[in-house]
Amino acid sequence: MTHDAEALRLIKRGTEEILLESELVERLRSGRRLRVKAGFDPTAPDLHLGHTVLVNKLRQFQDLGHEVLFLIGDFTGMIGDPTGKNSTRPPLSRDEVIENARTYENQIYKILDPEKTLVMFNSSWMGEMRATELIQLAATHTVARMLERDDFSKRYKSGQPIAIHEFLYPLIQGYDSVAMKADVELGGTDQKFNLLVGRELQKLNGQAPQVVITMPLLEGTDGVNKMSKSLGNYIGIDEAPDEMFGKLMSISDTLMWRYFELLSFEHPDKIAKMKRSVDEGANPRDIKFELAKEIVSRFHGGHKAGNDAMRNFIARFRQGEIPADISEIELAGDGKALALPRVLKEAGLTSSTSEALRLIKQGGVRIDGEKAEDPALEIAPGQARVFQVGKRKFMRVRVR
RNA sequence: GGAGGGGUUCCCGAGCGGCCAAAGGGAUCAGACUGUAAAUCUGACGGCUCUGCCUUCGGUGGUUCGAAUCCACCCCCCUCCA
Repeated sequence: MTHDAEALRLIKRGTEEILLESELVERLRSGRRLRVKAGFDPTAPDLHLGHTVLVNKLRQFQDLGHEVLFLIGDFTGMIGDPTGKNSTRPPLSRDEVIENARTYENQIYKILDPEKTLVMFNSSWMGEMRATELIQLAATHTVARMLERDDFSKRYKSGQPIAIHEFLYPLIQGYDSVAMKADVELGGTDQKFNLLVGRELQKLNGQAPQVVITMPLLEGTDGVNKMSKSLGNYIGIDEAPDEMFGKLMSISDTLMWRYFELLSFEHPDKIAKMKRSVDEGANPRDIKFELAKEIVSRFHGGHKAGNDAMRNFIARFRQGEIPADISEIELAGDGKALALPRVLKEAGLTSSTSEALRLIKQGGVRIDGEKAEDPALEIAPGQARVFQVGKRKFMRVRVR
């Protein structure tokens, strides 16, 4: 197998679609250092496993000697990506954007090679654009074309509002590719339309159109919606090892294979083998342990981290132990006792005292491992005690 | 600018003067069962100093003993016409 053919095989793994593959082959063959673009929203600096599907692919390009252009859409962030939801986001200040960008860098360099990464902001060219230029840009596409985009047409048909400025989003994202002279752009499958606009605009500007590579969207821990912070079904790459391990263990058996496919670096043959062993009666939980270990190890410095997390997990859930590293909080009682529901609320274990009350009634609250049945229980000042709500929420609380 | 339809608790969606903190479903949370899986069953699901009280049904004001429900004005969304 030639070097290029090998490279292509590597790049293709796990992708949803490559447009056009023949163009990609051609560019790889040119021997040039390719400019590989990927855009990110400046509002959500907490990267999660869903993002890493894409970032891992970027890393592969770097390993093949290419350059990653990490675009922070600070200008488009002011518009708010209309993809999916229609909620309008508040504009970010300059400082916030810079702060978020820094957070991004801290996180992506867990995966990307900083030497081969260029961080860019689209405000640096969009901020300069004159109204006439913007209107010319808008003139390149028709409303009918815009309505081809799935989420626009859905919203249009179902009576959801679409503001005019939302149509500008794909155009600006496409124009970014022109400004950045991208050879390749990566995005989730939901970005396909926007990515293709980039191709068209590049052609209109006399550039060779970028190769578009779409990556599948990773489902969140609920197994239904795509992973996102706002849906609360995400696993952040900065999360503590035990937390990360636990969240991975809580995904369904079906979803586990999807995670293997999109997140694991294991050889596909090995994954197929694990699948077979489950079919033959192995406990899927044990296979899930392997997944959880691999991911935790990747983000927390090696195998030891993965193994430790697994040991803690078993101790906590199979043997019902209280975890070792619980955060501690002090509540000001001014020397007086506090009612239990109040303590739970103040400690952040429940969102309201009403909820706390309910949970106590339902037997979901434990103090130092003992079920708390009395809602009127007063917590006296003094020693710290461990409060537990449900299976996973713990807090060590001391009333002063 | 005109005509019509619509805005209900996280989401969908009933309610159309008191029995409404508001049916039903979804999501979520807790409990049982388990492998922190799925499925199933049970319960909860606005807040509080919790057998009671307070705030909510796009907004404001009004009618009424009493309004999510009636009236007026306003805001927003959709459809058709211009």
